Amino acid sequence: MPVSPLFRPIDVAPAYQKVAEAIEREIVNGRIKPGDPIGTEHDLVRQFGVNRSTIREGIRVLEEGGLISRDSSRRLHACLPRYSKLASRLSRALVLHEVTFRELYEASMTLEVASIEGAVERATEANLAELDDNLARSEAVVSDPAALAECDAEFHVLVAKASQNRVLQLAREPAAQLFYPTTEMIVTGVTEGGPRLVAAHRHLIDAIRRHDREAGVLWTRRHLQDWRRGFEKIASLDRSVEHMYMEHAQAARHR
Amino acid sequence: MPVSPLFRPIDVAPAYQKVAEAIEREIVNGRIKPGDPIGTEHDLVRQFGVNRSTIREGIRVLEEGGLISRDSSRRLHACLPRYSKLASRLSRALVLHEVTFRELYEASMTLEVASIEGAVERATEANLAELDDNLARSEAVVSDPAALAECDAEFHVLVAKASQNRVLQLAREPAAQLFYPTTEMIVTGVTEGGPRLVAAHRHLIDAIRRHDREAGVLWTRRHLQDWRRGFEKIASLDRSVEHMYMEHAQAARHR
DNA sequence: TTCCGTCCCTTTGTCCGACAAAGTTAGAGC
DNA sequence: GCTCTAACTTTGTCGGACAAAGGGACGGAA
Repeated sequence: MPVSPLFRPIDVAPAYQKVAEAIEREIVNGRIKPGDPIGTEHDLVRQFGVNRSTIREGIRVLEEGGLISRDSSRRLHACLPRYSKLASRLSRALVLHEVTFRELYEASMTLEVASIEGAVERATEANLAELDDNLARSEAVVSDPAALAECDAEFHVLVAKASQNRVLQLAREPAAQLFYPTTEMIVTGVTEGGPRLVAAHRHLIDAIRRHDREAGVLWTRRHLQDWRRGFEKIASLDRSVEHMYMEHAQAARHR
Repeated sequence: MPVSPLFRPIDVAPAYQKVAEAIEREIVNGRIKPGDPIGTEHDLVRQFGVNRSTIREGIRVLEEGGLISRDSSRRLHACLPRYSKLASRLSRALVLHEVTFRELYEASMTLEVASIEGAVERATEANLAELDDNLARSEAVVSDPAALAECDAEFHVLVAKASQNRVLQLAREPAAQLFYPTTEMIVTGVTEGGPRLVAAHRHLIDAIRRHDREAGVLWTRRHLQDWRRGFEKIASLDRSVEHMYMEHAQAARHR
């Protein structure tokens, strides 16, 4: 009969997973720093003592996870996972889970308000300069819905960046990516949409510059409510996010 | 001399990426539904006309992305990306970006408050039953820091679930996963930590049941402030999230 | 000496074929 | 009808192979 636990459960996993985990460990705990080369596939074959096919499968896993990538000459090196790529994965998941625009709207209201509060408190001159630049470009394309929608998406990324809170930055991104395609549709359909959008941005920049939290929150709410009113003219908030949005997300990811 | 654009840029990508993209497209636009079988590797070899090694590399990409997985008999089928797995990726990214606990705290304050507001408004009887069950289990392990920390993490997942907002659920997860390991440390170090934590949970459930938004927000804030006070006894809020937390995240992912 | 082009080597992406282990299916035997 | 076994399938891994593209070294021209 079994006495004391003499054996521990053995870790049974395919070799390619172990390869991926081993490299991931080294990156995550900092022994391999972002930018460091990983070595060639042949190097890894020698180090791990497995076949090159096995190594390559492990590499694919890490590549998709954003932990390693290949530079211009296709050499492997560790890298910092890009927020936008990770957010794309999340957006994709939200679409597959068929979340509704109502959920999107409610979550964004929270996240964008938190972003502006952080920005009002901590935006730097560099942040403001970026926002000013974005505003100028927005004004130039106010009658081009597609370009304006892109500017709008960028604007809110910049606000989140100005909050100096990267957790917030990352948390708001997936929902924002799903908003983006609708903005274009709304601005196209609502005559006053473009100018109102740009005006809201102007007020937001102003609030950030004056460290006026009240105004920042107020205009963020208005801005989102504008989106909502515009959206409800073309569809119900309870409609699930359509699959077509994925095409936008995919196009963006490959850009 | 070139006249009108006669040719479009050709899509040059490795075959394994194209395989992955082709399957991803079918899943995302709904032609393959979650749960549907993908077919054997040999099937895919025939359909795509490439080598099995190439197919396998493509499969690894999709597997890591959470779009497909293998069932008990290792057969491939499409599936809904799991939030917790995606959140692990994000947590890992946050660690690598060396975010501080201050960022984590600030973002969580926003996200957890939003969760409780949603829960107060929309929690179902089933949600409350789950929360009650969690509370009972928490009370049973109040003096076991590791078990209590696990219960705490689950509690907040349940609150987010009760908000019926999946975007919020997903957005709060990465930060929450990084909180989790600290809870154990804090409860271990602070004598009153365990009982206070359980008491807060009790008040939160109560607030949800009575649809008392004020109380819900209040106790969520207190609960987080308790965490903060406890944390500041052992480290500075401005310390970056340590690499050691990844071990927790990884262990959780493989469970 | 510096710049440039060529040749060679390395690396990646892909292919082919093979085999053991584990799971599945079909059929024999009761 | 049920069980047990023997094929058959499928996955994970291996070894080797080759074309294309990039990098580096080498030598020649300005």
